[in-house]
Amino acid sequence: MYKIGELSRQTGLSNDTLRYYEKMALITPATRTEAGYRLYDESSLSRLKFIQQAKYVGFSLEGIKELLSMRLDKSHHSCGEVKQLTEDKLVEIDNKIEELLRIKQALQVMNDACCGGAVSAEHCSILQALETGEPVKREGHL
Amino acid sequence: MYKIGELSRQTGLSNDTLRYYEKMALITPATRTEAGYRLYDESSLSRLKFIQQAKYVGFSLEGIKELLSMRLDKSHHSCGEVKQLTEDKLVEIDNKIEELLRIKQALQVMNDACCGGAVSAEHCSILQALETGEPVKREGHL
DNA sequence: GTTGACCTTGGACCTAACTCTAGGGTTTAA
DNA sequence: TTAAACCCTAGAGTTAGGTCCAAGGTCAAC
Repeated sequence: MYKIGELSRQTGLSNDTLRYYEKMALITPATRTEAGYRLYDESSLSRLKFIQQAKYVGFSLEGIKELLSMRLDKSHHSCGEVKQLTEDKLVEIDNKIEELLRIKQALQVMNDACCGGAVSAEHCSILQALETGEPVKREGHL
Repeated sequence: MYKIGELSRQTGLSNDTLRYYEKMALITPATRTEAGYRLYDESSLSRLKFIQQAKYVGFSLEGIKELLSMRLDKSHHSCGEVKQLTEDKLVEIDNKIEELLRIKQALQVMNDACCGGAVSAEHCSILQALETGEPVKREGHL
C-alpha cells in the first residue's frame, strides 16, 4: 500500500492531481489510515497507468471516465461500444486537424507573399491581407 | 456613427464581445453620447474586420494586439517584424498539427485492431492497449 | 521533544475568450 | 405616457485540467 506521495512518484502525477482525479471520480484510494491518509494498492496504480495512456491518445477526463467504466465491467460491454468511443475521438481529432490545416494554409499564403525585409510595413502584404480578407498577390516593391 | 448594437449587427459580434474587446484594449469607440452610449465610426468597423480576419487565421487576442499596433503605425515597423509574427504562428500551428497526428496515429492503430462487434469487451484490444501502452496486434477471437 | 517531511481539507486562483446577470438609465414610437 | 428596445456598469460564471495556499494534523528520526 502506498501513500499519495509514493503513488505520485510512481506515476509522475502531482499529489494535487491525484486528489483532483479523485474528486473527478476517476480513482479512489483502496482505504485510509486512522489518521485519514489515503492508501493505494496496485489496482490504483494500474488504473492510473490506464488513465495516463488514455490521456496520451487524446481522451478528456470525461471520456476516460467512460472508458474506465467499461474497463471495470468488461463483460457487460461490447467491443463495439468501446470502439465507438475511439472512433468518435478520431473524428474529433480529424476535425481539429482540418481546421488547423485551413489556418495553416491561409497563414502560409500571407506569409509567402511578404518580403519580410527591413523595409517599412507601409505596404506590407500581410497587413493588407488581414485588412481585406483577400490574399495579396505580391508586394509592390519587390 | 453607430451605436454598439449596430456595430454588432455589422460584425456579427455580440455587444458583450465588443465591450470585452474594448476592455482588452483592442478597440475604442470614437466617442460617447451625453448619456454615455458608445459611438463608433468607420475606422472601428475596419479595425474589427481586421481583428476578425486575424482571428480566422489563428491569432489570439494578444497576438492581434501586436498586429494592431503595427497596423496603426506602419511606418515605424518593418515587414520583417510583421512576418515574424506570422512565422511564429505558423510554427505553433505546425506543432499542434504534429501533436494531433501523433494522437491520431496511436488511436488509429488501436481502433483498427479492434473487431468492434457485439462481442463482450472481455478481450477488447483497445482496452488492452490502454492497459499496457502497447498496441495489440490482433484480437484473439478473430 | 522537536525538527522536517509528509499528509489532510476547503477553497481560491490560473488561462482564454467570452457570456450572463442584476440593477438601472435612455430613446423611440404609438 | 408608457412600453419596447436599447444602452450602461461591475462583477460573477463558464470550460478543462489542474495548481497553489493556509491552517493544521501525523510520523519518523535524532
